[in-house]
Amino acid sequence: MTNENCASCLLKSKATKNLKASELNLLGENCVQVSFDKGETILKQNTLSTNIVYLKTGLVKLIADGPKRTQILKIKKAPCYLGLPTTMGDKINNYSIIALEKSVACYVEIKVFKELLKISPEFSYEIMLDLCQNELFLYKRFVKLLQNQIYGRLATNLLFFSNEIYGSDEFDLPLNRNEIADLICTSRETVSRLFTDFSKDNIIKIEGKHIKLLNKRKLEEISKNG
Amino acid sequence: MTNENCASCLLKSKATKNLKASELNLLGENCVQVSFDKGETILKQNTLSTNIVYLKTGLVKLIADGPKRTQILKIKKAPCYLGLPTTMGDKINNYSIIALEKSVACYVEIKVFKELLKISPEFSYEIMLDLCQNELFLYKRFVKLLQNQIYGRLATNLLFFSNEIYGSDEFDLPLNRNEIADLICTSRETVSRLFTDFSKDNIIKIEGKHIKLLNKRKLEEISKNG
DNA sequence: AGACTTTTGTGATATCTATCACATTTTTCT
DNA sequence: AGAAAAATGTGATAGATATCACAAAAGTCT
Repeated sequence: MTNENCASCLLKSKATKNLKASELNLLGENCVQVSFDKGETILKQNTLSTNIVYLKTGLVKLIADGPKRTQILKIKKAPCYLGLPTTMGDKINNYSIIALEKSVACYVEIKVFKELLKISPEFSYEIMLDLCQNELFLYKRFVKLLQNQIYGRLATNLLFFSNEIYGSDEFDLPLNRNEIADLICTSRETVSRLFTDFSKDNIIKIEGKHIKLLNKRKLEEISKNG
Repeated sequence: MTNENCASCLLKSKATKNLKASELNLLGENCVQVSFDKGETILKQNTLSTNIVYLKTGLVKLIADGPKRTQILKIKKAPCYLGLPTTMGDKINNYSIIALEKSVACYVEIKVFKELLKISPEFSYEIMLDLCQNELFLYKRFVKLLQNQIYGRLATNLLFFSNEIYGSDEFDLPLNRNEIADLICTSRETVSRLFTDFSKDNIIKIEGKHIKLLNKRKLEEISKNG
């Protein structure tokens, strides 16, 4: 296992900034950096969970097989930890993680990660904070998915891409229509219809994957009321 | 603030079993035990989050206002921690917690809880494990809610009550029809129709809130396939 | 460049569940 | 015990979205 220089890494996590030089060294000795192309699998569902993954750069989707079809659980943007719940909470990976664009990730052995949790309370605390904030985010996200109709569900996610992922009202969607359907729990035909309707109402402008939000205020209203 | 004797408490959490006598004493000095009747509010949404709650005995529901109606996020049975994500992850309580039967809870000041996290890695680790397992549970629960139709959604929850809460195929539902509708995201009329259909098919026998699962295998099949 | 595969858009129809209304039953309060 | 309120069950109808089919457009590979 190659030795990564975590101390000098400019993309390390907020949590690891709490670690001493010796702790960073321990981390580096048990850490491997890997590059991924779009579509490649970073972590696979139903395999043994032996590593914590830290996403240095890129964008990924967390997916799981549901009763009827694949479900996109969440989309995460670097920098962030991936697979923490499934590695610490179970022996088997409960979901897969797929790169949505070129990405770079570091794999850390679970034993080393647990050791760092024990010897650095500040590190442990930051990780716990992240878990707590993630849970609150999941509650909000799923309640909106469950209670809104499909216009509201699509609007919510378009706003998420704009505000949280790209920081812009104009961007290339990282998902095809079928994947968007997996994200908002509908069919790909319905996604097409919604994009057509939003375009006709001058709420968005879309050409293939390139999208521009024309009436963000209206999207916010649709997102809120469903 | 009265001094609770946490050291001698027979209902303390697995996590606190890692604490030394001095740490338990610190906990006890900043801990208040309160009893609740069914329907009473243990933690209220949109109030300041200043306490961690440990449920010693009883059963509770976590609820939040959604775009259309109240959503039951989760039902939790003692012994367990409540409100961890919302107290550590935000300054405001993101959801309410209501007793579904007579319950006893201990309120711990967040500052003391954080202190214990810092001084006891084993305690911290157990709390983190709990957060991770909870997140996995939420993923499974919400994916089934999102993808199954209403028969599957009701079946899943009846099995949850039977297997995880009551450990019996015969029990009193802790929720009325409207609350069950809040749990599985449907209308109270639909809940009535489903109970009627399941009764007609000899899958369950229900009289008011008293229910007996007659064909658990069938419920499992419906839960799986929706 | 062209063939092949994948993705997308739209029309038509079917299915599922919400909503509304109302009556009945059960529970709560005095 | 009786009145009032809340909860429940059922019927009828409306609305939302899935499904199926098919054609067209876009992307990939050789």
